[in-house]
Amino acid sequence: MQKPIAIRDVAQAAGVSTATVSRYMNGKFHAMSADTRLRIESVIDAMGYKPNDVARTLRSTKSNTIAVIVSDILNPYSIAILQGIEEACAAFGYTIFVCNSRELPVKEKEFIEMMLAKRVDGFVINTTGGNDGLIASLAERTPVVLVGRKISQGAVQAITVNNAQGMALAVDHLRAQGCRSLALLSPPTTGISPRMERVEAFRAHAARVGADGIISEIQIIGRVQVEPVADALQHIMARRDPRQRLGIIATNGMLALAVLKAAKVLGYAIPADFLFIGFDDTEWASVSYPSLTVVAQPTYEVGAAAAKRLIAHLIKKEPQNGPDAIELPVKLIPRDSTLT
Amino acid sequence: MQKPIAIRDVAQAAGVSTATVSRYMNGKFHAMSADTRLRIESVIDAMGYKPNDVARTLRSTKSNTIAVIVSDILNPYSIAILQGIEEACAAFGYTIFVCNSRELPVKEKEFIEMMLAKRVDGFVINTTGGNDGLIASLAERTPVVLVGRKISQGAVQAITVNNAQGMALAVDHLRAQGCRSLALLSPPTTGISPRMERVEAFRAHAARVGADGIISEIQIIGRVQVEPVADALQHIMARRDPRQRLGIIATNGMLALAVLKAAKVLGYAIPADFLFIGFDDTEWASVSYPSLTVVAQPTYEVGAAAAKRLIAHLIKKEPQNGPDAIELPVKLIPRDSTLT
DNA sequence: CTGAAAGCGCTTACAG
DNA sequence: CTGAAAGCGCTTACAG
Repeated sequence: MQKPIAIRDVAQAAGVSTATVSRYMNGKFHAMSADTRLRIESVIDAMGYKPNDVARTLRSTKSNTIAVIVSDILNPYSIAILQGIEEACAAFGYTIFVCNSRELPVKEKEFIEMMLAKRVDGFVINTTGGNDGLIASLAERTPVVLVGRKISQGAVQAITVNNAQGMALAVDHLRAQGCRSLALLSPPTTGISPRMERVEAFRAHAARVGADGIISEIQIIGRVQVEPVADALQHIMARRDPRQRLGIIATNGMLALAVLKAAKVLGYAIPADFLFIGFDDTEWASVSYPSLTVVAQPTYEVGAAAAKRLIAHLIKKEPQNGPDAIELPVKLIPRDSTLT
Repeated sequence: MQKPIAIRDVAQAAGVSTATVSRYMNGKFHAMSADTRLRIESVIDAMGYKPNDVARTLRSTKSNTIAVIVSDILNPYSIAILQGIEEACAAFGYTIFVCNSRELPVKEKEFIEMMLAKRVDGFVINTTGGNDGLIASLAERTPVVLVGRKISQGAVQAITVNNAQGMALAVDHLRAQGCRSLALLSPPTTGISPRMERVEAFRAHAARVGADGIISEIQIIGRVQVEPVADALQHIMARRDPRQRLGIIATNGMLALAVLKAAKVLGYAIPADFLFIGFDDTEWASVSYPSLTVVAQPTYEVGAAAAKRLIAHLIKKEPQNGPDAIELPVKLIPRDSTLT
């Protein structure tokens, strides 16, 4: 591993000072004669000089690097967000560190500190919901944009989707399809804004329509796996009034997948035994059995918008202009799982 | 954004030199009195000192950072690999840069140079297949481990799967299910070793069994989207001998998904009109219609093995010990799409 | 056991 | 238009 060539080598070969080479590398051509500029250019080409970003960062306190902390990299939702972030960053010359907190606040905290030590220029966080205070204070000294999940304190920028609208669409669709009985399946909501919002919206909607005799219930699924979901399904089916058409909603894509698997295991037919709506328009939603009616979130756009917003701050060096929360719209895509 | 506290501040407060604080930070306690050690410890706790990794890296030429370049971050295959890499890295204190070359050799080259400038300690690459020379020479001066795809030159470490075995399993299964006519769908194979190996294995197998009258054909799909796949399917169906049971194989998960979608659009029933096997046991393979027989690859393990191998090099500083190619086994998971 | 000093590879006022 | 010099925050022989 021979030593890479440094700015000093270029300066020597071109017969100028390192300051001048540095100016060249930073595009400050206006303060430079055409002659030196050309000379430096050809030396660099010949030697294949690439500046050391680490040294640059140390000196300029600008790393062109962004930390992305996702709560669950296995979730297709996270991937879509990641893709949106990655592409926006690549377009502006930013590189991303990817950290997976696996829904563990402790890991999230560790990653934040590690990334701070690496002097990233900013953060995009899909938070576990367990570090609100830390993130709020982080945002006071470093640019931070939250994706998908908001925190309860501080003025931190966040790009989310309209979860209340999404749930309203789902409930209305099920009612329009004749459901008089509704059930909601959600992972634990503690500290996780979209889950709280969705459950809350379901509750509000059920209450509103309670007058016309709709029965509704909410099941919290501790681990998103087939067995607990199967248990919840059985519970719901046992209590249902067979004379009323039942509609079930799962608040995210992984949960929806588990419901399909559990229904298969238990021998329930969808939509014959119950209508079903999931969140997240995953790539497989149209080929599952049955194909899945979903509330589609603009996940890629959420990621891209977050990255662009963060980069705008970094470039303009302007303070975070207020607690700007951007909420993107969602839409319902009807498929066979709610066909009657 | 107040200035973060530096090693100098700690040294001053503790009444020692920065050298001693540095020794403390690097765990060189043996060369330090218990007294100073405790003193430094309490000062660090009190001040909340976190060393600047950028400075450390500049000085020590060790960044604890690894570049991961995947060819398509949208592919669930890449995600599983990424997860394996991420977890192995996190366990050893390494952080990963994630780059998505989108199957473009030009982007891949750019990323390699960018990561080199950031002084990453090593690379894990799922290559586009268009930079074999560059990667071979890169591997001579920096630790590199390839995942999933090998290159044609140089002695670069690679973790792959046994593609010939996978294709053999698929072909044998289809034959056992009574198929006398076989078709293979693959994206363009140029430079991409697993694709070449799979197509080659299919060809070899078809030739071997040609004696007992099997008919086989290979269709290359330029873009993995529904329309081109539908065209290929129609072509295959038009030429098939209706008296012989037909089996179709798709060489990766995204292609398999496109086949299911295309079959749906065209009104073909699986397995009634043809049996079907995909590669990659994606999370949805068991809930698709029909549930999908697949050749499952140990994708997570490929990623984890690559990261561990790379880290072993980095820690031991031992030279890449030979062109070690590790090939993990695959297995066939039979489901409804090949049920007769 | 501990410190002074050099240096990693850059950038940036400052001076001319 | 250009260079000498200081300094970003660490680590590491070297000397004692």
